[in-house]
Amino acid sequence: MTLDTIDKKLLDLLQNDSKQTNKALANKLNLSVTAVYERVKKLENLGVISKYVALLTKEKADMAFVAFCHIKLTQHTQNNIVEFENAVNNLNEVLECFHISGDYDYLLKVIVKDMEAFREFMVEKLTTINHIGSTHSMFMINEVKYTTAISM
Amino acid sequence: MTLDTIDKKLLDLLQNDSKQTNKALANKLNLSVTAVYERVKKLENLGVISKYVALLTKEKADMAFVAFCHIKLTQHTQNNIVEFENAVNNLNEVLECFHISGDYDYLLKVIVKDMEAFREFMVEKLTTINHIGSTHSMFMINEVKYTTAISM
DNA sequence: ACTATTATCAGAATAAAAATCTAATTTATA
DNA sequence: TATAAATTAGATTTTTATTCTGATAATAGT
Repeated sequence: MTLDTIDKKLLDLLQNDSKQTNKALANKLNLSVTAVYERVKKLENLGVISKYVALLTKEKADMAFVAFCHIKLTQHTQNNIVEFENAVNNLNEVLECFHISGDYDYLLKVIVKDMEAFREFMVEKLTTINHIGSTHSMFMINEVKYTTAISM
Repeated sequence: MTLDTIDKKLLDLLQNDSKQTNKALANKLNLSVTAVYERVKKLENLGVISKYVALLTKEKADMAFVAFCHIKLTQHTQNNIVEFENAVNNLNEVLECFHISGDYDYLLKVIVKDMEAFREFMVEKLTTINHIGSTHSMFMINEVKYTTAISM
């Protein structure tokens, strides 16, 4: 599996607007509609494209409070890790969770309505998860950049 | 502008799969195709839905090295902030950048091919930006959760 | 170098979905 | 309660996706 220049351009276009027609894509790539269609299908079947989604405007959805939570576990046993990660996966407020290097074990991105909702999330959801040693939260003051598009 | 329960369910569906047809959505929501169509158009026009995009599988795109960079500015003048934020916006490797509370000023999410590409990014791009005081990088060991779907 | 095999592509035809229109029904409002 | 506004359903039209056929280009093997 190797992506050529056209594939990369196509992925770039689709990562920024997946609703444009194959005809529009064909024009931008100097290809026929069928050629575009088949390349897209190929990229979908290979799993390079994982899904198509609608992105929302946080403020318009009244969910504009963003926090980043660093989390340290008490002990790094296999069991603790699995239990913690499962629990996090079930929290709708957590959009991203990464196991990372450094002083803390995990970094979470949390989105809620406001500070009160965040307090509730912390007290009633996050800190009720087992094996959490300590947490450290940072609040978003401003979103400077947000994109889902990976450029190759 | 106020979103009812049906709008929220619709947004939830579209945030997870924007390629499903209005007929499929209509079935899930117990509505007619036209009703779905008009609600979607309303949500687009209101700006609740900002865009439709394709999401990629990092590994399949050979861009699976993820780093989080904390950055402190030398001074927080209006000018420094604007210049820094503009520079960051032009870096393709930076997918997310947030001005945050806490010890550091900014948190960046960076995606590149591998550690060597990250070194190159740091030396040739990030640290050439003016007004940066100090940086602190953490590397992703494992992606536990990643979604773009905000649940209301 | 030549042939067989595979990839990719273009254009036409068909199927499916989106978009529009009309009218009915529901909901909110005076 | 009457009126206006918003939401909905079903039919129709338009656009797009998908399939099909065949041609062309790239690749591998002898």
